[in-house]
Amino acid sequence: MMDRTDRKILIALQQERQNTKEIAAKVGLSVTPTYERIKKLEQQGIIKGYVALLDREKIGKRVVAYCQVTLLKHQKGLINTFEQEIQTFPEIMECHHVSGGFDFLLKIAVSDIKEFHQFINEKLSVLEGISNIHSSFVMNSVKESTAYKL
Amino acid sequence: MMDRTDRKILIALQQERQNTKEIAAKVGLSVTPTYERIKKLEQQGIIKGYVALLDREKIGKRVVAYCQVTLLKHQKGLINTFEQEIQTFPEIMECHHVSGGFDFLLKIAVSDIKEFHQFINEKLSVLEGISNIHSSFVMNSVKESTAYKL
DNA sequence: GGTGATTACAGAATTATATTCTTAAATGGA
DNA sequence: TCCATTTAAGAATATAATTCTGTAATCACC
Repeated sequence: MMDRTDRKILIALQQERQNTKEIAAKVGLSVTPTYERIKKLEQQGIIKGYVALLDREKIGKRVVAYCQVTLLKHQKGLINTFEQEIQTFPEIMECHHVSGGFDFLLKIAVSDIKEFHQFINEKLSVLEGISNIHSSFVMNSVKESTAYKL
Repeated sequence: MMDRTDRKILIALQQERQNTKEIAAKVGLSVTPTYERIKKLEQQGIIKGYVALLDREKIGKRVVAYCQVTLLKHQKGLINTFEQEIQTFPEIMECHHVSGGFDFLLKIAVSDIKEFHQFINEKLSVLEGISNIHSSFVMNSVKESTAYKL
């Protein structure tokens, strides 16, 4: 299983991908065992992969919104269809099926309000079975991390 | 500025960090110009960094919730204090100041419902100026990406 | 407490990749 | 067209990843 050292490695790698030597120094081991631990975490699928994070503003995505979507009825077929359609829209970064007052929470990133409007009108609201869409625009992302507490 | 090739590079790196040779093959360039383009994108801050993504279940975070937080009043002081406190809680992965029916949208990841309950009661709700907290639990993450459309 | 098996560690050796350097080709105004 | 600037490619070098080998620590079992 996973010990204290593995957790230290994961904490470091969640912050920033670093070379083995740097990680080794942080966890107090030599390069080889550190390397082997990282490989093992990757093989076990605990580390799913490594990705580049981009600066949202610099690539011109000026609008981020969270959309609360309510479906007409909670039929399995309707939900499955919705979930499949969602995958094909690159504007949708995240889609979570949630409990509570609505069914799905979507994270949307687009260039401007015009594109957002188009997306809602021409892509999202035309999907079958949608009852309601309520959008909240992100004015400021106070904290934005991919790291889990370990 | 950024051309078609740079975009291809960013698309690839947002999916998975790859070595220069692989990226070079994908964009149809040799290693050197590809390398220099990646470095330039990093220096410009378009690429903010590279992080490891972990398997949530495998590290034992069984509960993810989105919390809608409403403050008592929209005073700058109150908002600033709230935003600072938020930073110190590792259970909070994201915190967005949003428009609409509530003020902040928080993404919370914890081990179990007990820990969630403790977090809400002992950490979040005790913060000064909080009027209301409404939580939606994630039952299934249909799509979960860090990649922006390019 | 001893003992064999297993696991974890470290340093050297090797391989692969990143980075730099040099030169040539392409591009874009004046 | 010509000069300046940018972009590309291949070779050379530096750095990091990966493998290999031997040693120490750990642990179940006696």
